Amino acid sequence: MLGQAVDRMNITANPAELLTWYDRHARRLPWRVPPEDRAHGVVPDPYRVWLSEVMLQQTTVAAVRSYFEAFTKKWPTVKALARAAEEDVMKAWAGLGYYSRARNLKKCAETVADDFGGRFPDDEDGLRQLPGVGPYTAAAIAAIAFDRKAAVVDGNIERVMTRLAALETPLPQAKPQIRALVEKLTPEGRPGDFAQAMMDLGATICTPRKPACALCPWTSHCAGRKQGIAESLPRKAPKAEKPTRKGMAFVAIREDGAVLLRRRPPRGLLGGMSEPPTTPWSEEAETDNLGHAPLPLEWQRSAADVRHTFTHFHLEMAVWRAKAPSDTAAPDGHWWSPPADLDGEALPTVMRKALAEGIGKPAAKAR
DNA sequence: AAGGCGTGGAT
DNA sequence: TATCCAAGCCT
Repeated sequence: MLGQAVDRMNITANPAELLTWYDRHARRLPWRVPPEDRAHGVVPDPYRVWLSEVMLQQTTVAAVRSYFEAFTKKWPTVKALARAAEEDVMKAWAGLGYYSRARNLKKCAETVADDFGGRFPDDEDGLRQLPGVGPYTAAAIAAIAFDRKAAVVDGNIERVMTRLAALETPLPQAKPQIRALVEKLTPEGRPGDFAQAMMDLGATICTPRKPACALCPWTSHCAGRKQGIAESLPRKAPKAEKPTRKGMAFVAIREDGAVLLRRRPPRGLLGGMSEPPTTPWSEEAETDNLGHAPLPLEWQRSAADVRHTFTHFHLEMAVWRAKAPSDTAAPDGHWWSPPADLDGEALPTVMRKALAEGIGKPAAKAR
């Protein structure tokens, strides 16, 4: 059934043409073994492949680079990462987003170190069992690190394939057809380079807007281009509008400059990360009700609110600040973070914005 | 199985 | 300024 539909799509593109393009145009990335080194027998380190793939989930190469460098410097092996304190992993991940990835990263490292002697499973099924490793990541690691002929499908590859086949079925319904096409196209030789070539093509040539079809190695095979609909693919359902929630943040500053922080609950939004005390956020919330203040101090509202957009809602947070005497005890579950420690705390970006507004200095750039 | 889950860059 | 979206996973 699906096979017939795929056959009718009649892909004429050849993996060899894409690999030739990749040999000349592969992006140089810190976690990647370039094709010429690959040809001389250099093999990628599964730890680095895994770490980069998790960081790259829904995250741009530009954002990942410095985090990848910091992580591999601090924790050169999966065993080193397994031995790290989770708190330190969250601090190092702060600013990168989707914090469940960091929690799963630590769990996964422990599994690999404790149950597999520090060696990653070398096939898709084994990798798929690891926390934080889904269908895409398992296939990518299997292909790139272990030379397995795995069908790697990410957002780039969905775009490339729907255009190549002029596939007008909207996502996510088109996913099975796309997978079938990728399985047919993936070569026995160099499956990892093929996957990376498809992703590079999607990232640099077959871009969401204004694709550079003139530079594409597959331009003559592209049904979407022939039909003049390439740029409109893949089709997607329109996204739901984001509601706006409101809340308050309380920035208490001790005379020595220390700021009062606490830890958020271990799961859910910004789970396990640190913050100045905040109220719950809702569409109806008041932003001038001091009932939730962590300490009985003289609170003053900061001039500007913090605006921040999460995946599924906008947040407007009023920032209230107060000076605290030097002998003020931190409430249960809270601690005073001295200025020298603040940059290193596990503070997500939205909370760095709140602190910057409360303290009255520019936000430390997320690392 | 649809919705929760971050952030910054491009347009 | 507002919207889109990037190498997805989990429940």
